Amino acid sequence: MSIKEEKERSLHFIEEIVEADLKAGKHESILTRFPPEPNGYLHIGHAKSIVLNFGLAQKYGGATNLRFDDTNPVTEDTEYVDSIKNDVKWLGYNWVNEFYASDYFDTLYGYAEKLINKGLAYVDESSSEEMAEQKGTPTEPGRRNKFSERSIEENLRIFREMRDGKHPEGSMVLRAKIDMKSSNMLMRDPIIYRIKFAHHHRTGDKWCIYPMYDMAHGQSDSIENITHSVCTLEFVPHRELYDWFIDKLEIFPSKQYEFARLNLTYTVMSKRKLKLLVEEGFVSGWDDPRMPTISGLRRRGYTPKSIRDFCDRIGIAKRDNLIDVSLLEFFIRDHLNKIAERVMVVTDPLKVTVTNVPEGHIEECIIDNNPEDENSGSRLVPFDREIYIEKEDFLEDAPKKFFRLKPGGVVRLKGAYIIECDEVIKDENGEVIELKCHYIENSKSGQDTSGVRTKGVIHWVSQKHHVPAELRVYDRLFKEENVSAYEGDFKDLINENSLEIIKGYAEPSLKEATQDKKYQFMRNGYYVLDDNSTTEKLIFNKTVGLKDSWNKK
RNA sequence: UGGCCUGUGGUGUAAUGGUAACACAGAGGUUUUUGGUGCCUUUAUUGAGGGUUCGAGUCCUUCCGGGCCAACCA
Repeated sequence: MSIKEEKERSLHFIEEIVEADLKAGKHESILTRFPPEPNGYLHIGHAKSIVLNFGLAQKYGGATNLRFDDTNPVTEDTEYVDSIKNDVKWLGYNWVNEFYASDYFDTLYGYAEKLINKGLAYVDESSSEEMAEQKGTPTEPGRRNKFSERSIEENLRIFREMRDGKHPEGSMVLRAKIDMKSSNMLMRDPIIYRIKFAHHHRTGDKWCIYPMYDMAHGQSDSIENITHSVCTLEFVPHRELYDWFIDKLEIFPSKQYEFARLNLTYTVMSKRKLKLLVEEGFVSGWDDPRMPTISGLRRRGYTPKSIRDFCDRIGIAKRDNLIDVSLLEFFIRDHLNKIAERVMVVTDPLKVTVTNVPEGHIEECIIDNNPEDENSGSRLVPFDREIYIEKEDFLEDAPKKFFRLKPGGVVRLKGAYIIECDEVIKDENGEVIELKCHYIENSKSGQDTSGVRTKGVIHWVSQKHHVPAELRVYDRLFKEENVSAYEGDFKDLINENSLEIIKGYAEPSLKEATQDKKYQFMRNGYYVLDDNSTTEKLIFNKTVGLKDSWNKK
């Protein structure tokens, strides 16, 4: 983004809050946090949150903590911790502190006793069914049970017994004593601690009671002195509770602000659904290139910059949204156009014999690596008597506006000569299997004095010198634009043709292809080497196609 | 049907009582040794009614639509 654009871009509501707070002297500097739960991989929706939180700190000279919200040991795992750290770094951000909610379990336990001592929490031995029944509904108030009348001493004693493993899982919970008649269901004496005899990825078996989200999240923010705690809209009703705890615990007043989460067309953005796609084998893993995960996008060939630019463009607001995936594609094309090396790969070969090239003769053609980048240099591509062109680049009965090869017509071979089609050879079924052409004298690219003009330029590859490659071409994972609007099982909407594997006939330079490089297969699309590619078997993932104003018609 | 959040082109996001703008998508043109890129043009918007005001997307009011909330998940 240019400086001018940055200046002109108006502030979103969270930036306005931050600026107002800074101006009012409420904080000297800001501290934000990115608080993932390590129970799945990060997706592009998280990227929006990462760019927001880290971006806010960068813009206003603050800092950002990475904090794992690991209060539920049964779903969390270090595998996820590692992937999350990796993804945040890959996106280009550095956290000042790496924290875990579990770092605060002792403090949080103390907070719970403090609430008990203030008469603001009690141990409830009701079953979850009973509690649900007593809780009421949005239109009917709930009611308290006999356990809420326990003395402070008794509550303290039993809560300590819970901590000491004296009570079985599910037998009792600690609840905050707030207001069973509140119109906010979360204020109706929410559960704040539960018993779980589960091994925690960090604290091991030290604890058998674990705090609930509302007993941990805001308190962790407060412990860390987070000034602006930014989360998504579904946490709006939690804000009242968030503030209640800070007030009753008399701790640093972090403030929560909520924005609308990202939704993208033709995909899902819920960890639960993504996990199911992985577990039921609809995709090869969390990093399957069709997944909207950060790792999937990375493997697909997306760049961190393109994702950051996308997140900047979609803005921050409070209304539900469904962003067209073509906007994401715009940003990756935009970036790749500037950095990708242009190469030639034929996917559906048609043999062309250039009859006036002597047998065995090899002519090296100099081709620019990237016309968008004058520092990208050039390479040599061998041209000889027998080459492949794309089958669709030849048409026997071509319409007037078809600029490629036709019988008797001419076309420029990219970086090489202009050829003229002399003869069409067909098999017994009438299918075109070979073309006999001749090249036009003095028409070599860069030194063309032939005076022959061609409207079309096509890519090609030497039959003898090409290297084979596997090309993985992806389509959208779902058949419907708005997956979450579908009332049935979202699996019904899965596009079973989202992966197509095709053969590629690549120019020899691709033997030296590397992971970190981006390629544009000319006139086709952007590709990147897959993680599983080897020198024996090249595998490329198609990131996104080039725009195509011909095929569309 | 309780409470909270929210309605601006096809999709997003701006406009902070004063000419409804920007990006993507769509359409057309132009340039081009990628039917890519670049450049130019263009279609299309304030949920509805009423009110306040010289003037309303913005303020008031009624209605309508969408989302969230009754997990020992986060």
